[in-house]
Amino acid sequence: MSEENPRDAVPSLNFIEEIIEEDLHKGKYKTILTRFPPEPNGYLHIGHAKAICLNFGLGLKYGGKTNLRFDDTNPVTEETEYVDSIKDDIRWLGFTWAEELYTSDYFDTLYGYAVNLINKGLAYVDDSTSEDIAAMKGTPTEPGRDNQYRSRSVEENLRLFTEMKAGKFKDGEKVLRAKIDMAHTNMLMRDPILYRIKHAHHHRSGDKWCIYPMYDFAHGQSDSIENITHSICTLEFIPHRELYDWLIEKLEIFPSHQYEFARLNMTYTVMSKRKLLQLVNEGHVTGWDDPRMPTLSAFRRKGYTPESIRTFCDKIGVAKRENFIDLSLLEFCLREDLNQKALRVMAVLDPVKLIIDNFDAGLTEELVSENGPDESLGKRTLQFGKELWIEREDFMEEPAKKWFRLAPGSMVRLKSAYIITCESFVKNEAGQVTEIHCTYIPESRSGSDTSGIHVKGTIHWVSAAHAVTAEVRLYDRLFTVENPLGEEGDFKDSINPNSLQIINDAVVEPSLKHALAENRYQFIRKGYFCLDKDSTADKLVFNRTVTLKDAWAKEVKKN
RNA sequence: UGGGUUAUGGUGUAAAGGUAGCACAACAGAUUUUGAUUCUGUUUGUCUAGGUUCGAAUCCUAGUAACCCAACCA
Repeated sequence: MSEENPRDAVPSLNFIEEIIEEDLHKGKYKTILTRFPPEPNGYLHIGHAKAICLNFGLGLKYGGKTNLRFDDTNPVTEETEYVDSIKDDIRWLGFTWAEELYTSDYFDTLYGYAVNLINKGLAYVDDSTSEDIAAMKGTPTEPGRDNQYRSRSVEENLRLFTEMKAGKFKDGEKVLRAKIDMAHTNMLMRDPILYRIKHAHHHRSGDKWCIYPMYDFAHGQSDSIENITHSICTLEFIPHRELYDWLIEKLEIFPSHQYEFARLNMTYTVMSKRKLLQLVNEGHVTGWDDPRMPTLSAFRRKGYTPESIRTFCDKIGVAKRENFIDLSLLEFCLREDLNQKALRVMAVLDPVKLIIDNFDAGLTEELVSENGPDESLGKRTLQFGKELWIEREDFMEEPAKKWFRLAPGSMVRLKSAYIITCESFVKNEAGQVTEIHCTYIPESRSGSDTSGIHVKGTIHWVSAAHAVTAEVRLYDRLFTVENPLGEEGDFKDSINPNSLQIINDAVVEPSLKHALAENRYQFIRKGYFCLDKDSTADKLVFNRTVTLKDAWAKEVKKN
């Protein structure tokens, strides 16, 4: 190729990167500062990962920085437990914040801003009930109306606001509102509430305050205090931008700018913190880190790698259009990563006994197997004997079309061991297969096969004499439908009743006795697994991270 | 019946008036001591109707659809 295709030469930018590059190019900023601003009232989910990767990624890409700022202006829903989990999740994803900040640290400054606004005649204390405020606000199609409190004097407003701060009033008795325009087409500009009274203990400021700023009078101001250049949030905040800019202008403070992108939606799950909290509180899952949840702590426990989530966030892109991402894309990113990292081991989830009739009963043969396709993963020794456990589903009494596993008379290879021929099988009264008898071909030993025989199927196995019992937890999607919110009725009606299957007596190869929590394993032919935190020295517990792609399952489905 | 935002294959996302590309998914085949991985190939798209232009996903006009806004939540 002598000529370069300009399409390949220029990597495409998302719309926020375009804005930043233009700002930098024009010299509007020398460097950028972004922020990730979670409210500590729940655990972070995969949707937050998109925002984290965006904000931190931009900081990294353009040589700027990113702050972590807890948006803690509502003491009744916020807790330190959430602060800690959020920090853990961000670190796990692999990002480092420049500064750890709290909106609550700005309460004094914010109070001063409010006084400033009152002095300018741009804010007033309103005695109305919340019902009255709502009634006077109008609707999207009808303008709101001014009330009697709107015309209070600056002096009176100052006095009342001071008294609000001093705790002279009960919750809900008074609020401070901006004086903008009750007939504005943007509902948020109809004299938005700036401060409300809440006699509540705050997780950081304790009992110092009984008035707390609203989101609109905290977020943009915090951005400004920190000199955030690009304040990135999700689409539903678009109408807030007008107010964001108005307040910055009237307060005459550093002009941060807000840009909005579309939040992540994904099939077979829900992404709202409120709904996730509901699933936790109502016991549909065991907690925020239940591996069926879309939270980062759940993905981590389930065995997802941070790299796979970052790749995913990179692949889904950033735009302003509503999106609905296939879960399969996330799983693709995961498998791609795990395929390189996972140690291959053998585990039988649904064991049935296989007896090799022509193998010495007392003998244990040691075989060497690779730990994975990449040589750097090393090798290990396997024990092989007369009696083995194999997967029940790898034997078919009456083989289906294109079946190339075990069946009466058929040959398969035992992974890393020998080729065997199925001679007979035994059933109990219930009609269940209890024993499969085979003969092995001594010359077919893995690595030194001189038999010249080629078989189509290879199956995994565990020596019965050396097997270790383990609990294995198989997870499936939490909901049975792609969009639980799109269904009639409650989203919880679509919960998958089979989202968790616990296998108590799986048998795994003995090397797994020393399984490490930080390792990823591929149970050959069954999927990727990791050690669960419930695992103990006496009892191994594994989580299935994700299945392998299964072409045979598709084949079966077709017929 | 107000204001705002967005429309490109099944799902995402590029193309800044000049070849509609990439990824996932789906399908077909090759390889395979994991029915995995890997490799090859195929199907499917510019919301609609007009207009400008040699040429329109892109510009203009008029529609249509989806989403957001009436919390003392963020």
